[in-house]
Amino acid sequence: MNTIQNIISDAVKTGFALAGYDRELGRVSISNRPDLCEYQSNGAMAGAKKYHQKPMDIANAVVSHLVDMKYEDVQIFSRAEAVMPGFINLNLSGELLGMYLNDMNHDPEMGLEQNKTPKTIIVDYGGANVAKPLHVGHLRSAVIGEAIKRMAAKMGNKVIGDVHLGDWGLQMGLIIAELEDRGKLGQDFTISELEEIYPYASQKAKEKDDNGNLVNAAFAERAHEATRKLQQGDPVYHKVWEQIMRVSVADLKKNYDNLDVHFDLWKGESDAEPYIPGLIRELEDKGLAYESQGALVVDITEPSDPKELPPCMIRKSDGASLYATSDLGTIIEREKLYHPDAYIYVADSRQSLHYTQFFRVARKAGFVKPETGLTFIGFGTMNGKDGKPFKTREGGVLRLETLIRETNDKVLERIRESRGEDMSGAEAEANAKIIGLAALKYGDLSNQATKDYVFDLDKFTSFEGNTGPYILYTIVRIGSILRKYAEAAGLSYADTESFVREHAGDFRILPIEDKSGRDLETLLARYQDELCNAWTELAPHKICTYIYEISNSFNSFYHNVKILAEEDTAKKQSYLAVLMLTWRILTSCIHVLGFNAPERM
RNA sequence: GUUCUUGUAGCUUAAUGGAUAGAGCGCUGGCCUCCGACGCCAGUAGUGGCGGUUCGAAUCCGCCCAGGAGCACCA
Repeated sequence: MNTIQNIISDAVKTGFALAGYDRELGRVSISNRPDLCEYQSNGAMAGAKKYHQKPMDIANAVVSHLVDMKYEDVQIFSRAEAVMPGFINLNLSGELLGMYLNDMNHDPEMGLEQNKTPKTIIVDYGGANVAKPLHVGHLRSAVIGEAIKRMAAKMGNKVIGDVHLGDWGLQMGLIIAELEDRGKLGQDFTISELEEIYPYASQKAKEKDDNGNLVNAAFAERAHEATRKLQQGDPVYHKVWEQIMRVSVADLKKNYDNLDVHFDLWKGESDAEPYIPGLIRELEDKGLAYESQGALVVDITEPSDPKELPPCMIRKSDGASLYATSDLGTIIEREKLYHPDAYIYVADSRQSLHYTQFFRVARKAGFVKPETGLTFIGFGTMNGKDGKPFKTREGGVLRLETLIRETNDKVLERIRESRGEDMSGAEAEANAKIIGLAALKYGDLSNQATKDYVFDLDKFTSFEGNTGPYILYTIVRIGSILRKYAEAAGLSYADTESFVREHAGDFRILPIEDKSGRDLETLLARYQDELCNAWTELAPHKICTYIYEISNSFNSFYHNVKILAEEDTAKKQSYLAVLMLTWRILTSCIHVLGFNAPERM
């Protein structure tokens, strides 16, 4: 379906053209003065200088063409007027709104048009390290990346999510050396042992005495040696590595499952290894890589840069490869295996220089096609209430597992408070998990990804205000009304989803006279516009804003209008249809954001 | 030193260069014989500073102030 904003924009653009002005001036946006109108065009002011005319004259000329304009034989505007100094204020006609909503209602995708030429997009997010537990620092990448991935898929693209494990560095050598020390090489071990071994070994290798000398220099040396042997394909060490991977990945999967985050690929830095010698040779052959202070680097500064940027290092003076090398190897493999049209990397914004360097090298060397998209979404730091990076009370790193548990506990507490004996323990606990995840994800996603944000568990888990639980509350409330309706009408009602699926198309949606109902309807009609916009801007928080507006608008409508008690059958049916459409849109949006709603709460 | 980034009510935050900067929390009032008051309605208060560009600036540019981060052998 055409989006509502495009329908209006096309009309206004045609208006500008008919009045003899540039079509492109007719771009329409959502009104920033909802008290005055629903949509607005500012083209008349933009065009005033170009045509040496007063903005108002242009606006009036355009408006005269708009008043009778039709879309599929239906009047588009109920009002189109020019206002000083040259705004064009527009309201949608009830007929068009009604028609549009009914079209949405009868479409399983609610009018959302699938990309006609689907793109293959690789989303690189997660960034977990083998043998290290996930901690709060991994939350944003997982949550934002998952939302981006689901947005891309929702728009009809083929998306491949890759966790891109850190599975190849010195950390592996450290673990192997320590296993050796403990005489456990070749024996079974659990994830808890691994998680204890790594920090222990890491500390052991770094520990220095008062003179600054390594206490366990021999151990550190063996760790490096083990790393080197592993990377050269030593069969014994490789077996141990595989074992570490098995144990670790199983545990990571479990943790990501708890976040409802799912990867298509569990590749890692080790997979890039085979490509590294070749890519280094290619960089040298193309004259891009050169030696500098014993290391191999590539210049990435471009003429448009105001200042020189640091070169990208691809090989250390001791011959080992680095972060960028591994990412370059990975991109070469991905090109070979998946031929993606675009890449999206989701990582901490502190890595922005790395991505600039790596992207430029990849382009200069021709590892990706010039038209291939390379995007880095750098997210800000998750801070505590004190505005400093989030830490435990003891000052340590908080494990993600712990954070999730604490969130669920807090939500469970709130459910118990409000529901009391009304809800069984099992249902309350199951719901606490669902609501807790929504609280966590919405709390994160409702902020602009690029900015730092304050993590406030009390706020996120609150059922009031702009929070995940509030959105869920609205969804559940709609379900509750529908259930009541079903009971009265003698219809079967297993759960809201199946009921809505079965009855969504039963009734005709009419334009609602009540202000709050009208607001709700215009919001619903924006569904496709909002999703498209959030996708092009890679901004999940815009979806949050949208569903928050819908929730507010619905609750206001609910307060003003008696739905089940409405005596006019056509009206009542229309209200029910609007309810179901609202439910579908909210549910669809939270699925894109990566969480679900419970049946009751 | 240099580069990037952020600065919006007491707090947390929103705003493709547009009109009176929009919310939430908090605080102050009001609304349940009525479909879930975890709700609704009303009030309170804000763009770090100085210039510039523009018909119009939180947004673009310059300088200043204040925070955060990156900058060659970690990933």
